[in-house]
Formats: sequence, structure tokens, C-alpha cells
Amino acid sequence: MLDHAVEVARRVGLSGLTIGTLAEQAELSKSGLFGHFRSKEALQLQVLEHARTRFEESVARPALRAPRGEPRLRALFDRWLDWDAVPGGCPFVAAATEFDDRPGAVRDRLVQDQRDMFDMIATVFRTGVAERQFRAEADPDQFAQDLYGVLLARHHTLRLLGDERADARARHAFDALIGAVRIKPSD
Amino acid sequence: MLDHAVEVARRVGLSGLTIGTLAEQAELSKSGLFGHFRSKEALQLQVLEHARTRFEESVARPALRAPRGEPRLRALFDRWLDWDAVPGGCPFVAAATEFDDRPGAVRDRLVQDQRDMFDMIATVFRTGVAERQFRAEADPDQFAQDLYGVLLARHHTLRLLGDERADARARHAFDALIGAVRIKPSD
DNA sequence: GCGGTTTCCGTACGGTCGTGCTTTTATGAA
DNA sequence: TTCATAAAAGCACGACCGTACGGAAACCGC
Repeated sequence: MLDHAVEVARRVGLSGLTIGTLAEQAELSKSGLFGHFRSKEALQLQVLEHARTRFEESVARPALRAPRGEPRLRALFDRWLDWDAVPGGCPFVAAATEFDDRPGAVRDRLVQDQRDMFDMIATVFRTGVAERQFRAEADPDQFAQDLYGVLLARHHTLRLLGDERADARARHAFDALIGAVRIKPSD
Repeated sequence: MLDHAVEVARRVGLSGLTIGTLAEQAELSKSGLFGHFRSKEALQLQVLEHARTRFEESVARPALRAPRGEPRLRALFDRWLDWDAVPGGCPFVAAATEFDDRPGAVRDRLVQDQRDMFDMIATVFRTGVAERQFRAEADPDQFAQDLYGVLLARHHTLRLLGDERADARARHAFDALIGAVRIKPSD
């Protein structure tokens, strides 16, 4: 149920998500489905929470099983590319641009998710610093924003323009990002 | 009128743009305003076109008056930061994530605008190559996607998280991008 | 088997949406 | 001043929205 709702929200956004259409796709009456959530906002929040769980399952957690430092970062990046590439794209990207101007519980939740995500990238980067793979002077938060930029640009280019080369460019940009912070043998 | 419509579309998106609310803000009757455009889609297209004109006026054209190469690129970047920073953010970013999954005239128009924008960046970069400021091996399309990523990440971080440091990080990323392609005196 | 609780349905409400029609009002050329 | 044309208003429509309420059906501990 929620799985399907997340799928729909990818395509039409969290506001485009309508109880009526959702109900008939679930082969339920409108009021039947409405009973499960007690309001539309609660539905949106649950969709968000479910999407987050799925992201952690298929992107974050598996990546954290890779060896620290560059391999872990690379695993994270690769899985993230897959996550973004599903039909409809990343639900958080859609929701974020939708709600960045609408105060409320949904926005608050979104902010927290986004913040956690940035922290996660920064943390993964920091363990790479601790392993002496990345330069200690490099700013983890800067790296997080940079990495997210690579993902966003690829998301945009691939989904709107349908440009297949977006992936190759994203990988190239990722390599450049890593190359800039990697400690080389010569150092 | 269209100015105001663009302003509203920034906040609520192109689909969130409703003829009713737009009419009462223009102190017109709903049907009075509707007469100007002949459909909602036509309204959306005109909003898009108007936004593009404004972008060219306040970002693209002024930047093209700066000296070729790095100064021009930097002028473009600086003006773009201002453009994205207005309340509601960039209307194209909002519209693109909204319509990247909905075929139709609006999406087609959006694709063309986005493509033109990428071409513009690549062209500015190429003149820098011709001026022997940037490496000839650097791929202009790669640079365009990279630059747009920096802008998108900043847009996201600033608007959703309200993080003031987003700007500084974007400038840092821009400098790194330029630094990677700049021809140094030692070469 | 019984009674209470949950799940689902049917129906209805007020509201807004985009969009047609018809009528009124304003404009500007002859 | 008159008259064709354009702009705006008024009104109605069908559709869909989120939400509330009451009843039916299913389930479950006892």
C-alpha cells in the first residue's frame, strides 16, 4: 500500500497524491482508505517515512557495509545513482522543491530527512579522513553539498533531458571530487 | 500580470498556479482573466516564456558583457546566485521537477529551455578555451552539468535547510571547478 | 457463542478546479 | 455619434478534492 503510494508520489508529487485515485488503485473505497490515515497530511508524512526507510534499506545501509573511505563513498554513490534512476525519480527531490516554501509538518519532516542525509555523507567522509585516505583539511560539509550537487545535476539532466551521457558525467564529476581530497602517495 | 504569475509559480509551482487565485490577485473576475489565456496550459506556457525572458535579461545577457573566459563565467555564476535567491527560488527548477514525468507542451518547452541553458554555459566555456584560459581537453558539456550541479545543490541547501553557508560552499565549489580547467602559467 | 473493537463502505457536504456560454461594458475608427 | 470590436463580468456545469458520519462486516479475546 505505502509502497505504491511512494511510487505515485514520485511521479505526481506529495500534493498531487490524491486520496481518491490512491483508493481506487488499492481497490478500496475512498473513505475506506481515508480511515487508515486520518488526514491527507498524515498520509504525506507516512509516505515520506516509508520512502526514507526504503532509502536506508537500499542505499545507506548496504553502502555502510563497504570498507571505510573511498570504497564506502563509491558504494554510496553507485547505489544512489540506482535509487534516483527508478521511474519517477527520487521522491525527496520532488518533495523538497515542492515544499521548500510551504511551512508545516511535511516541510519540517523533509528538512530533518535532508539534514540527516547531509550528515550521513559528511560522516562517511570523516571516517575516510580518520583512515588517512582523505585530506584532514577538507570540509566534510562542503563535500556533502558537492556530492549532492553531482547527484542533483544528474537527476535533472537524465530525467528532464533524457540525456544518457548524464551518468558518465556524474561519475566523472564524482572522480574529480574524490581526486581533489584524496591523499596521494606523493604526499 | 505575467510578472506576478511568475512570482506565484515560483512558490506553488506551475500546477499549483490556479486561475481563480490569480484572478483575484489581479482584481479581475475568473472568467475575465481566463479570457486572456485560452487554457491553463497556455497560461503555463506564457509564464514559462516570461520567466525565460527575465532570466535572459537579468542573468544571461549582462554576463555576456563581461570579458571572455573566467570573468564571464564568474559574472554568469554570480548573477545566477542572485536569480536563484529570490523568494520562491528559480521557477525552472520547480517546474522541471514537477513536469519531468508529465508529457505535454509544457514539458517540451521546459526541455528546450533547459537544453538552451546548458548550451549557453557550454558556449561561454568554449570561448574561454578559445582564449586559451581553459584547457582544450576539458569537455564543455561536462562543465555545464558540473556548474549546474553546484547551483542546484546551493538552491536546495539554501531554500530547504536555510543554511547560510550554502553560498560560501557554492563559491568554493565554483572555484574548484574553474581551478580544475584553468591553464596555469606553469603549463 | 458473545460483545467489543477494528475495518471498510455508502453517502453526503462544502469547496475549488478548469472551462464553456451569454451579457454587459469599454474602446476606438468612421 | 455611431457602430464594430474587444475586454471583462456573471453564471453555470461537471468533476474532483478532503473530510465527516453512520452502518455493515469481519475479527478476536473471552
